[in-house]
Amino acid sequence: MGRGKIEIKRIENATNRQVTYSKRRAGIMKKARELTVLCDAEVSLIMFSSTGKFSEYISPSSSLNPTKRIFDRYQQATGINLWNSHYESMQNNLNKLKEINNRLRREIRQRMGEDLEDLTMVELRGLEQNLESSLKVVRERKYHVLTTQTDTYKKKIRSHTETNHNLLREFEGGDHVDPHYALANNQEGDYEAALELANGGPNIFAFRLQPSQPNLHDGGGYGSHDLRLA
Amino acid sequence: MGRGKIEIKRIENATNRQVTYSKRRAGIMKKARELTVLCDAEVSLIMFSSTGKFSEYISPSSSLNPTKRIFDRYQQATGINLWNSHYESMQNNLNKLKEINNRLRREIRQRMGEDLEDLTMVELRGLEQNLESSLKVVRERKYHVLTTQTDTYKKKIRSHTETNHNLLREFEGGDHVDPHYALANNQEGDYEAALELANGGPNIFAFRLQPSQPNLHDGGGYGSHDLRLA
DNA sequence: ACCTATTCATAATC
DNA sequence: TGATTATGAATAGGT
Repeated sequence: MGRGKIEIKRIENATNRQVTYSKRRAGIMKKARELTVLCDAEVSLIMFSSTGKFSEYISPSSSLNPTKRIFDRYQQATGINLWNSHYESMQNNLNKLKEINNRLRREIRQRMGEDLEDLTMVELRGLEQNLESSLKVVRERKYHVLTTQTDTYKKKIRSHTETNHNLLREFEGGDHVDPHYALANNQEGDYEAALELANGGPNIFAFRLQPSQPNLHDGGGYGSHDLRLA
Repeated sequence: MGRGKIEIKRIENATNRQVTYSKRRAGIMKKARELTVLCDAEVSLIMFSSTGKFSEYISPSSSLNPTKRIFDRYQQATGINLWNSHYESMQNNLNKLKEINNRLRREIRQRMGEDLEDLTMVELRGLEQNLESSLKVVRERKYHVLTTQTDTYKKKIRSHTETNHNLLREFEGGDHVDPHYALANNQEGDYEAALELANGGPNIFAFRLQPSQPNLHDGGGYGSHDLRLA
C-alpha cells in the first residue's frame, strides 16, 4: 500500500529505514490498540528500532502492572519460565546456605553435649579433646582479662590516691575525714565486684546460644529460636 | 477497510468478535513480521483473546531466548524490573541466612577458643561453664558407648566360645590346637583396638569443624572452607 | 473458509 | 520530521 509495492526485505538506506519504522510503528500500534478494544483482548507490543529506540503498547488492564500481568500470562501459556535460570540459582544458594546452617547448628549442639547419639567413639574422643583444649584457652583468656582488669584498677587506685595526696597537700589539712581511705575503699569495692562477677556471675553464654535473631526456615517462616534441624 | 466503516469499540457479538480477532491477529502479526524485516527491528507481540487464547510473535534474534532478550531490553529501557519483588525477597532471605551463618560460625569459633577478644568477663565465665558441662556430658557419653561396646564384645566372645565348645564336643577332640583360646584371643584383639581408639584415636572432630560443603559467600563464590566471617 | 467492496496504511515525493 | 496522495493491503460483512 503506497505509491508502489515494496519487497519485504531489509531497507538498506538507513534514513529510509528509520522513516518506514516510524510510520509502521504508528500503524502497528494503532492495530494493537484496535485489537484490544474491538476484540477485548490483552496485547503487549514491544519494539526496538535498529538504532535501539524502545517503544511499546500495552493494553490497559485492571492489574497494577499490565506488563507483568502479560508476562505472567505468557509464562503460564508457554510453560517457559524466563527467570528460571536466575531463580534456580538463587534457590540453590538458599538451599545450600540452609544446609550449611543446619550443619553449623548440629556442630554447636554437639559442642553443647547434645545430639551425641550418632557420633562414633573416635568422634567422641575428638570432641572431648577439642572441648578440653578450648576450655584451656577460654580459661587462659579469662585470667588474662582478669589480671588486666586488676592491673587497671590498681593503677587507677594509685592514681586517685596520688591525686588525693596532692589535694590534701594543697589544702594543708581541711576537716578530719581521710579522703584517701574513703576513695581507695570505693575502688577496692569495684574490684571485688569484678572478681565476684568473674567467678560466679550468671551464665550469660548459655543464652547467647539461642540466636535472638529470627531464624530462617523454609521460605521465610520465622519464630523458631532453637538449634534443632529445620 | 471493509465493506463498511466500523466504530472502534468492543464487538458485542461473541462470534463476530472471535472472527475479527482471528483476522486482525493475522494482520497485526504480518505487520510485526514486516516491521522486523524491513526495519531491522526487534519486536515482541503477545496477545490473549477474550477467551484467553494465547498467541505471540517474537522477532528472531541471535539470542537463545528471544523473549527473554526482549524483556531484558524492556527492563533496561523502562528501568522497571518486573521481578524485583520476587528477587528482592529472595535476596533478603539470602542475606538473613548469611548473617545467621556468620553468627553460628562465630559461636563455634568461640567454642573452639578463638575470637574471644570481644567477650566480656561475664561471657567468658559463661562460656567456660558451658564448655565444662558439655565436656562432662561428652565424657559420660563416651564411657557409655565404651561400656556398651565392651559388653557387646564380651557377649560375642562368650557366644563364640560356646559355639566352639559345642563344635569340639561334636567332633570329640580333633587336632591339638585349642580353638577356644585362638578365637577368644582374636576377639579380645578387636576389643583392645576399640579401647585404644577410644582414648588415643586421631582427633577427627577437629576436621569435622571445617565444613566439607562449599561455603556460600556473596552471590555464589565458593572455595572458602573456614569459619571466619564472610 | 472464501469473496470483494470498501476503508485504511503507507511508499514515494515534496 | 510533517503533509500529501496514489496505490496496495487489510478487512467487514456477506456467503
